[in-house]
Amino acid sequence: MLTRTLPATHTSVSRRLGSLAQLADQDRNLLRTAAEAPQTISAMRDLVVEGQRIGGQFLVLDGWLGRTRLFSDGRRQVLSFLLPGDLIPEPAHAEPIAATTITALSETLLCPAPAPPSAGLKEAYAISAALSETYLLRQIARLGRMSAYERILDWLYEMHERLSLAGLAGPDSFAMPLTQETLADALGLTSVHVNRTLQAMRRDGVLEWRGGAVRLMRGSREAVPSRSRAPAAGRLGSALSLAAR
Amino acid sequence: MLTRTLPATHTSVSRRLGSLAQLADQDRNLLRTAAEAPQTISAMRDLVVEGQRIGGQFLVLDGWLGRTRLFSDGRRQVLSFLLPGDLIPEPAHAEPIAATTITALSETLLCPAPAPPSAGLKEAYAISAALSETYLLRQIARLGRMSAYERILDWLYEMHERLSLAGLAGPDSFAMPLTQETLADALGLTSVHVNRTLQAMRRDGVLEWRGGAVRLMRGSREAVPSRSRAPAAGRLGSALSLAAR
DNA sequence: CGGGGAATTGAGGCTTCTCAAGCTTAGTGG
DNA sequence: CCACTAAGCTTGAGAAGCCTCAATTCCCCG
Repeated sequence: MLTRTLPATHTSVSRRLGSLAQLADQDRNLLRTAAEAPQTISAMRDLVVEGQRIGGQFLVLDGWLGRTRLFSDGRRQVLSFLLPGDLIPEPAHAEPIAATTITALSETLLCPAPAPPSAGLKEAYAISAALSETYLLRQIARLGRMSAYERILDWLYEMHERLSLAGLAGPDSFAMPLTQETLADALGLTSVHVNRTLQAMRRDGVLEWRGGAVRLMRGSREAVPSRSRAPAAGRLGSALSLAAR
Repeated sequence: MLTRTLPATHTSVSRRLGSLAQLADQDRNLLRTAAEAPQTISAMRDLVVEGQRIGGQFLVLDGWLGRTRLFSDGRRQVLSFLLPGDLIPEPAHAEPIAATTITALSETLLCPAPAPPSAGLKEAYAISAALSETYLLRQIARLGRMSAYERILDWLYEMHERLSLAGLAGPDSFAMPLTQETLADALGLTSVHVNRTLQAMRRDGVLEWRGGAVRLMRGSREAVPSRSRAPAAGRLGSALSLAAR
């Protein structure tokens, strides 16, 4: 609740939203002001909960959050990630059905999203929401049809792309605050297998990992060992898409 | 394009949207009118495509559609399903990034969604959109942390719930127009394994399938053989969710 | 009655999981 | 300054789930 050292965390937000839509100085001022009263959430803590959390969306100033679902037997799935500059949607109408929790996966800084948003921000919010849906779809494709090796690589590239939008990544590297176990819970694997797969990737010269920093080697985008899982799919909707009659 | 036998397909739409939000007679009239100029799409045909498809959303009057992603090597993933009464969102801003195709998985009937919508419809549209996001999240949890047996069962229950909203399901049964291969592409499995798993489920008395009709046996909801996959998850966000500080 | 897609079945293999155990590293208190 | 601890990372060996590659059978339809 208290303002801490106050790094210029609002710049990530401004960078990201500014790259989604044209922002006027006025818009950036709104963001800067909002970021002046940040809220800390320590790692492993859940957002929401207790019916708390006033209305409105939040902006992630710093840190990584995850929307997670917990099974009654202890299995856990990280459904999606929220990175700096992302909007945390307010609990929707259909909330009771949702049953998802938003958890801080690392030390996190939030602030309420400016509301009502200016015209520029409004568009940025809309595009941000559209993007988050494409990330969900990508996650589905990843879990459904990719091998462990592919999942990890694809996920790393997605994180790199997303962090780049907020100016938080180098040309081929970024800070990775998650444990292998959390990554496993996101990619539908076990931490043991994530570990072994990462080793294989290092051996293949596809990436470096040491100490919370990931470096993706050039050209590794397509690197995938052996035949990847999954059948050849029926003739349904061949590569060339046909027009609706 | 031509109006065919014209079954009272608009009733499914009216039923579903009416169960999401309070609809006035005026709203239902809008729906009935819209449904008078339905559009046919034959099975296995793609929507969108060719840059066509004028603006605005569409309503599914009859049949099942799927949002699918095709990999360059032929692998296919059905990302989500669109059932009668569902809204087909218009290609979003970020469309170029999307790379998803909407395919008719069975003979399908569509019509443009009334726009601008009345107040009642507007709310129904919003709730419908929120619901479709929860279905995406559920799909992620299904693919990430469930065994084949669980995936199929959970998916069947979801379809039953959704069809029930449109009045298209019995208390424990519904018409299932998909092939096992398409189901496999949705659940991240092979058709061979789907087939074998279905046999096990029949053997367990969990369901009946014959001829495009599924019947879920009472109490099968929790039926899951043996130990289900996935590790016990770290201590992260234990079952009881903690409050944000 | 022939044809063709869909459903089944079989045998074998590979990816990923399970269950442990050992190792590393960073933080803590004496 | 250094045991001591706990979380996270590694490694091993064996088991299981799901896949691959064919065939074969079933069933709807012309």
